Amino acid sequence: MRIATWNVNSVNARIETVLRWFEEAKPDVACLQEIKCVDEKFPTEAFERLGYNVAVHGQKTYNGVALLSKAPLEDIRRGLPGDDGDDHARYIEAVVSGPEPVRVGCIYLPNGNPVASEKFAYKLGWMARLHAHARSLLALEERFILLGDYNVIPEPRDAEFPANWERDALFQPESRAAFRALKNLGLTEAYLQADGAPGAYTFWDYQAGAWQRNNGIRIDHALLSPQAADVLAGVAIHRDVRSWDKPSDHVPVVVELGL
DNA sequence: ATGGTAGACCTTCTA
Repeated sequence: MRIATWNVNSVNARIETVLRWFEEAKPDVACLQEIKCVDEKFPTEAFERLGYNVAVHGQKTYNGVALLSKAPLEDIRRGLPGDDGDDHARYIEAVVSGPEPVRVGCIYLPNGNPVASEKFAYKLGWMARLHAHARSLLALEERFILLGDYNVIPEPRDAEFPANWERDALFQPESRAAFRALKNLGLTEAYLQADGAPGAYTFWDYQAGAWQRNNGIRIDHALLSPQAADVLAGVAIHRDVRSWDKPSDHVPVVVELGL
């Protein structure tokens, strides 16, 4: 079973690129972030034609996440628990049904810039809520995977030019510590477990020729529960997609489970 | 010290 995550930076502006990738990669499950549209504007029919069930948690202009799955989705949850006042659409979760079900949480973690602002506090608060939610999921002892755009550069090796990011919210000690603490609950980071080679990036900014200079960072991650880690078979970063026409600034990451 | 690009949308905000 292949489970993908991809921050598409507007699903409607990018629909041709997105559908081309789906037809080539044929993921069983996909998490999309930054769809940048309300539920009614999501191109549901286009994905249904490719055989996907669709669950959307959309928002006007900003954010927005979606789950796509060949198998039916059950127990769908929209929004990260822990703050009823949080109106950003940044989390959707569901159980992919079947003989060997897997719970999938689709994450669009706040960017948090600039650091000296309420946005950084929001990022850290969101990470604390994610931590609490992951802890409650772990108590169920189920197979689950939390994947998406974490907006965290975990280590210096996850940036081509780490010094460029020293004042950025994605690389602050607090952001990195919160990501580390999340993993230390007992989650396995898929990429490190399956490959681990440095220089594997998932995001290149549109600006200042970042792609041409390989000025990239690894910020799209997949964290697995112990039951999911038991069946982890591989991870692939679809780097080449960044060179396509009208690319997102992120590329897809595909986790393979032996299911 | 700042600009560089992209998307949504109305003029500036977010990334």
